[in-house]
Amino acid sequence: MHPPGWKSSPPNQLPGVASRPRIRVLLPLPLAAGAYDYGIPPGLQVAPGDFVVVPLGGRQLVGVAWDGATDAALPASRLRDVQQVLDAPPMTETLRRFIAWVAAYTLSPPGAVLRMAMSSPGGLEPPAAHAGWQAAPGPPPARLTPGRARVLAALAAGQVRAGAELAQEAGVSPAVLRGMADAGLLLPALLPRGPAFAPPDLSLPGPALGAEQAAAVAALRAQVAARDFSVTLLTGVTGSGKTEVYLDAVAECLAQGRQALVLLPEIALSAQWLERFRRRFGVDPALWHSELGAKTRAKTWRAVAEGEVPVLVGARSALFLPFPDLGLVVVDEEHETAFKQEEGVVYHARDMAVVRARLAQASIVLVSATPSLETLNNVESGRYRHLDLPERHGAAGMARVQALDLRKSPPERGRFLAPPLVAAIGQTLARGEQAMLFLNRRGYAPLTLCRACGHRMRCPNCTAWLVEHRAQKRLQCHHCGHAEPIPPTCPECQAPGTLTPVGPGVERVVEEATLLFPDARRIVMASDTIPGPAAAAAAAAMISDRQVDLIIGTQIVAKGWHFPGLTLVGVVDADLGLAGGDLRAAERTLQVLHQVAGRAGRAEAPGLVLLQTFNPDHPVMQALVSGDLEAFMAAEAAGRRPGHWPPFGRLAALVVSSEDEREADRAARDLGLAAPRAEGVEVLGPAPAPLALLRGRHRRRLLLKARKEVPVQPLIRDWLARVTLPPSVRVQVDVDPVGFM
DNA sequence: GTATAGGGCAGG
DNA sequence: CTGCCCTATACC
Repeated sequence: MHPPGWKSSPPNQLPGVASRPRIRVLLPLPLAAGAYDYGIPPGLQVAPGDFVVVPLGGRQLVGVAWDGATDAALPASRLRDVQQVLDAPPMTETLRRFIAWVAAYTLSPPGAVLRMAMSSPGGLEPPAAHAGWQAAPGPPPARLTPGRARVLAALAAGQVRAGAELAQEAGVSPAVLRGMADAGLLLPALLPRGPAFAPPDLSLPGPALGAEQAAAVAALRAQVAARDFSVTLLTGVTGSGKTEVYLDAVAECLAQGRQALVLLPEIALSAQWLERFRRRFGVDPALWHSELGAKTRAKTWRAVAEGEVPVLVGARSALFLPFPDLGLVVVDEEHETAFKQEEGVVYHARDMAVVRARLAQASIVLVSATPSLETLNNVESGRYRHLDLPERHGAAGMARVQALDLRKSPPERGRFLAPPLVAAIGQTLARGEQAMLFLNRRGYAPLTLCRACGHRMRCPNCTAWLVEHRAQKRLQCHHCGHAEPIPPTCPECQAPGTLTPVGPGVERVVEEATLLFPDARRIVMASDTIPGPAAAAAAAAMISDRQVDLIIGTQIVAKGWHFPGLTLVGVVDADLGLAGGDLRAAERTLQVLHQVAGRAGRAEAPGLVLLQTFNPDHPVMQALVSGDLEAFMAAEAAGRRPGHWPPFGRLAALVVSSEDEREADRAARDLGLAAPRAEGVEVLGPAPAPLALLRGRHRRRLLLKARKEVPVQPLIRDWLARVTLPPSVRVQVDVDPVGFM
């Protein structure tokens, strides 16, 4: 309640008094406007990079004092004050510039990118110091009980030790310590914090390397020692020693006193990678992935910010950690699509890693046996260096790959393993060796249909068939999580018992293998049977220890596992990834199949890979059989170059979605009508997005295709600004889309 | 992201 | 007319 005639008078700007200094603060929220201005109260020092507490509406938030000029047009009456500067290492200018760069490139609000860099709220709290005990200064009293004497003897002058440990060593109960404190013999003190992560041992000898490996190591070490930005592609087949070579570059980075970051596509499943790291450096690296608990997360984030983490291995989100002086970034399996984040801020971690390295004046190494066409093109144009490792002497060569023509030797009716593959598995098992079956499809059957009326069981929320999961007796959607029990009658024609599974999923292959090889010990590796790192490590150990004869799995068996006893890999459906109009379908299929093939025959025994296919003449199969991947990639490049498809041009996808189908259509059409018209720019669509219905939202897609030299971000920004869409319509922008989402 | 204001609709 | 819920909007 205000008296009549009350007029707002801004407290911060009394007449004749200079207005309070201001600073921009970026908040970890998707605010389109970017940073907000705040006043700096007298006596508070705030500089860009500081983590600050500010009011926003009715709550308090932690943000980062940002760079750039404040908005002079914002009246002082709307300005509120920075409340506090947190006791945490300020965000470096490099990271601030990186966040701004990623936001601009992906057309995301900068605050949304900042949120990824502040993904551990606990990291901003100073780590809790643990209480310990210290001997009181001065000479100890002449008369002491033996227990008390042992306690004092265990404490060097000025030394602080934890109570539990001290009591145990002195052989007294913790109560004795309490009593000594009361008697003034012990003083409470804070324990010194040791380094959060043990420093890697750089004195351990590197692995024995062949001449080429040694040359690659020398080249990489020189790059890292130059302390400047450089990009190197490191290639080589499975077993050529890529990991050993880049770990040596990590050693050089650490010797330089800078930090190293290794990005892996699926860190949670890389138990064997960690084992190799341990062998090289004698310690575990710091880890960063989505399954970390809040406590470890906070501890790791803080330690990174304080420069106490020399090496960190992580998934793509590790790219936004606050390394004070990053000297080397390694992106292992750089071709992997898992590096692409498809939700929220849509970014490709491999590409952004190059940017971060550039801003940090660091070296970056992209590693792959089957590099992406993007990266190969950058090598070709001279932007990236290239080191190729030949096969090592003594290592078994790449497995022999054969296409198995399913038209000539089809499986029995209702079966999915062709007779030649069944025979090969039998022979392999008879020799006491291990075999692997790969099918990149979870569940029992990808489609359930009614034999009476032809009705197909589909997801109510997505354009997708429901996948039968026999163990749970349910039909599941792999896109939205919808699940329902398998109905006893057809929901369409009510006929009882007519619903039939069609096609194989990994569970169905297991069923068939069980029938064919009842005595073989089997393990199933799929995301539903291997829920986390511990399960993955256990499975890998069982396979290595030969407790398993037959490995049946999805995508995750393709990861860089090393199973010495594995000599046969059967690819149940090599054509699987080729369907659909995806630009990169062939390239991706080649990469996945090559990687699976790399699991076979790494020890003394030669390996065999059988690809079940209806298209043995397809260039992907031909490339795998001949082993000439370079020719395939050259042909792929030749196919994309004339049409200016990536990497010879730019692509951006705009996905319009709404719960209302007509609204989605209207919005997509309106966007299409407002499409930019410029030299070297073309807009394709709107068309139904590949998943036209996803989680209950109808989706339409427009593709902007531009010549390489056209900056697409301003075009898209202006484009979106020209169109007003109802708030229930969402537009997701994906610059450089890779998948078909 | 979350708090809040305002509009629309069901219930009294 | 009131209460409640939902959505659009501001947040510096």
